[in-house]
Amino acid sequence: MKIATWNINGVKARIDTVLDWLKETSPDIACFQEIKSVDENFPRQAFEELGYNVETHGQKGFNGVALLSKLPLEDVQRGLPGNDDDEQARFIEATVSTNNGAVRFGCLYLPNGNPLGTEKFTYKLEWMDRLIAHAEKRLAEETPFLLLGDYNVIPDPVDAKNPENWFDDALFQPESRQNFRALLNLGFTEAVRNCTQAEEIFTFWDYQAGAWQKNNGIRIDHVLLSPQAADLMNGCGIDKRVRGWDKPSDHVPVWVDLAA
DNA sequence: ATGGCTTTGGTACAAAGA
Repeated sequence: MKIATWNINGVKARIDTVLDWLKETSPDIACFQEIKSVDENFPRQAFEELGYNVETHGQKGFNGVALLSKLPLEDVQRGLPGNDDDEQARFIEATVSTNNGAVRFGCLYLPNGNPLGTEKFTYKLEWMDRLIAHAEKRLAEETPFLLLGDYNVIPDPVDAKNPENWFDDALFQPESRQNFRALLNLGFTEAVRNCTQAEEIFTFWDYQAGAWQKNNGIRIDHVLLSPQAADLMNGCGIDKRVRGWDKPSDHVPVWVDLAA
């Protein structure tokens, strides 16, 4: 079973690109971030025609996450628990029942946090605290569980072409990286670093200043697996070529293959 | 470079993104 995550940067602008990618790669599950659409306007029919069940958690203008799955999506939960005042649509979670048992997965769009010194950075760290608390509960269930999405965190210097350019950025702050490590240290396996030792593995290239042409990228989209999910992992990959397509998102898909 | 592009909302630019 192939399960992928992709920040598509607007479903309305990206629909043709996303459909091309689905037809070409045929993931069993796809987690999308930044759909930038309310639920009513999400083009669910186009995805249903490709055989996907669709669940969304959107809002007007920005943010928003969506789940596509060839298997039925069960026990869908919208929103990250822990703060009833948080109105930003950044988390959706569901379960699929496979021949090899149930797999639960969360699709997340972690706050960017820029600029530093504002409530946006505080919100990022608070959101990460809530993600850690939620993940701790899920891990206690000791079942296959994945957290996939745009984490907006550059974990280590090797995850940026030019790490020095990110010293004053929320994505590479010590607090952001520390919270990401705290999440990992609960017991998750981070897919890509466990599938390859290669350097210059990125998932985002800015639209500006020829970042793609210079391979001036960062690795901020991640797949985390519970021990029970990691035991099922057969492989992983990054669909880098998609960044070179017409009308690309600034992010590319990241996927894992599970024996489920 | 103060985001150098891109998307959205709404129909002129402002906000947001990373």
